[in-house]
Amino acid sequence: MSPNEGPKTLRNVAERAGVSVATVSRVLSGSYPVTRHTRQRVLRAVEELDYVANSHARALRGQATESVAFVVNDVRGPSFALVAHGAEEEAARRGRLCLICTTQGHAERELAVVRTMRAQRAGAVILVGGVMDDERYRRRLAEVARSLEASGSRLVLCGRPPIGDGVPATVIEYDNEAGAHAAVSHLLARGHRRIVFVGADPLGTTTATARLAGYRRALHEHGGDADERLVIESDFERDTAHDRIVGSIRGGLAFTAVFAVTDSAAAGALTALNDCGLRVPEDVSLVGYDDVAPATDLRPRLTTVHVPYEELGRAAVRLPLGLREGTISAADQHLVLGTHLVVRESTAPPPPPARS
Amino acid sequence: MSPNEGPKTLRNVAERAGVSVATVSRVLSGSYPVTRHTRQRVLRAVEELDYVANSHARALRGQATESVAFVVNDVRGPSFALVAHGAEEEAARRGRLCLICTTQGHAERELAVVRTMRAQRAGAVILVGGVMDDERYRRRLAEVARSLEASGSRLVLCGRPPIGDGVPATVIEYDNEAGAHAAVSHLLARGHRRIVFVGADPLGTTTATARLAGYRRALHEHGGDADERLVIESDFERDTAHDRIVGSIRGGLAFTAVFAVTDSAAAGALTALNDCGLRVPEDVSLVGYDDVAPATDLRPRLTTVHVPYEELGRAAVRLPLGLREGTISAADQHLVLGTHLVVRESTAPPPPPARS
DNA sequence: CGACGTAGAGAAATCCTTTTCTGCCGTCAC
DNA sequence: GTGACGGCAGAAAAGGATTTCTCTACGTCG
Repeated sequence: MSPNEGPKTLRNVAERAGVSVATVSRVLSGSYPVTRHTRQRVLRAVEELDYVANSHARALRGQATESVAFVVNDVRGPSFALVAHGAEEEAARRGRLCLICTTQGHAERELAVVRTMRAQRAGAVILVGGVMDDERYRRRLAEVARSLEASGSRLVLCGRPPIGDGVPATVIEYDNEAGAHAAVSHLLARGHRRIVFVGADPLGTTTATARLAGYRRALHEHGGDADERLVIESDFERDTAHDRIVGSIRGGLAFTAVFAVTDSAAAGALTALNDCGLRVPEDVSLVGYDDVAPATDLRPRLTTVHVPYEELGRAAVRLPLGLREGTISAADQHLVLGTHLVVRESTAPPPPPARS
Repeated sequence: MSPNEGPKTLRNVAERAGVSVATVSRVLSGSYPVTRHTRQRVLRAVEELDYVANSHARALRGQATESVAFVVNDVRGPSFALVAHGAEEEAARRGRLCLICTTQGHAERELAVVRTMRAQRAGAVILVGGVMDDERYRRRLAEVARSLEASGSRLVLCGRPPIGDGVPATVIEYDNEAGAHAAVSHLLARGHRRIVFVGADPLGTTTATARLAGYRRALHEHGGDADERLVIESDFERDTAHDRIVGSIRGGLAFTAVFAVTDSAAAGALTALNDCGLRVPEDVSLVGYDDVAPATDLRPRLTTVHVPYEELGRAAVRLPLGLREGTISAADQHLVLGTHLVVRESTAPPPPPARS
């Protein structure tokens, strides 16, 4: 009805209630003594004008709760979605807003995004996921961490190793290497000897490197070293893994088990095996990594390494905010969460050696 | 090295460069004439102090680009993730920040979140997903729409029907009913007659209602009406659908095809059918809805209705911002995107009638 | 040589809220 | 009856950036 032009301000409310802006502010903050009569008049004016305080002005004055910025490669990835959920949940619990940005894996864009977040005076800037383990990039990141710290913000690395001593950053990791070790040990215990690792990354993404290291350690502890022909390069995507596995089988590679670097890659591997007439787990056992959506949709359901992604997200908010509030010490800003193997139906003992 | 306490301000830069704050601002905005010499001095000071403008102060002055708020039930849902990705992409393309909030389906929390977004002066507030089709809720939402409009913001309903004429809101829908109609028509054309619909919602979620309506219309156009025993109540989740299907089969329900309200429900239905010794598609055909991650992970791969979720997200940002910029008219603030059936391997003609 | 015009830079107002700092008035005690 | 004190509310400053207004100085033209 009324031609309400633009948002209302404290002044509008004050005029309507016939008091000063200071009084309105005091009524709304609630922490100052105000006469019952005045309070009611103000509250009615607020109601009638449908007033909502401008959070930018409030932030400027230093009173608003800072937001939390969440920088992710791609929201569509199931593991990213889990981390985002955990982070958002924890942020909401504390009354913080959650900003989200995607980088599509571009380091340049990541730096640009962090700059924007610094302008926003976000309480924490959370970088999620593994990256190229590149020396130059690490140096730039260390610089970013210091910039953020100087701006009163905090850099959080989530699911990614620390960048160095003396760099002010909170780090939430999970034990990638141990998870891979457990997965491969499981296959070894069941009697497998020729175990393919699909997902070796020549570019050296931290996640892929750590999982491959776990694979190698398990084999090494078991007495043999890896046959390098069994280590197959691939990214984390299903189609790539599919094509690489098909190619390897066509090339005559012999194996009885596949350990895939991610569940997505495992999904691709499963299709590839089936395409080549191999059954899982009767002919070939299959293990994935992440324990995300595909794992229970596949048939057979996938044996995989569970990663506590939601807890990762929660910790990525809890730790830096706790540091600001003084409830969590600087020494506790590095957290390593455990992983564990979930055994489902995609693993079995190897078939007896064919005799033809 | 230097004990840089707190973030830098324009004044710090101005002092270091030996000019006024106005000059610094002008150099940074770039739209005013400044001497080459002065500009260089200012830029060097900015560089040295690692200055980043406070976006709250900028927003207060009315100069900052508004952010886009994205309110979603649960980021983990694959369709929500797709919409979020589309929206974030479009927002980033326009240099807007993306705020994200989850409501866990609570109407109360949704309203609280919208209030926060109003305080943030977000350019658009995007509500994603279907809701209970409740008259009281719709009235409150209409009120919210008007409040937002008065605050200079815009309510966007994404994947949800309009709430009424005269309510200032942008609506991005997709044709739920037509998609369901296409899916069921496909089954009918293949010769199926007894087609189960799993996912009828007694609470009347808009999405479920529309999909059920498409199911009914297809049957009706084909000459027969639905056998109400074939319409099975369930929510959108896989486990619920699984249990309901198992229960129905145990109860002696006879059918040759299942149309599930979502791909997740279809995943549950597939497991249920397999558990009962029924093969897909030889014994029973199966169709899902959404065309999200599970659809291609399942075996057989799922025939399903494709929904352009990413485009939905992009439009949810494009339309309201276009309205503000004057490039998209108020008449074009209601968009209905098409859906189409994707035929994969989960559908086949029904088996010949058993004669035992 | 003087006057006018213009470019470049500083001073100050503005955006909206919070928070001191003041000031008023009423009450209580001496 | 007067002085002191306390409670409540208004005035004003602060917070950081933008923008209008204003002023100075220089260059050019008559």
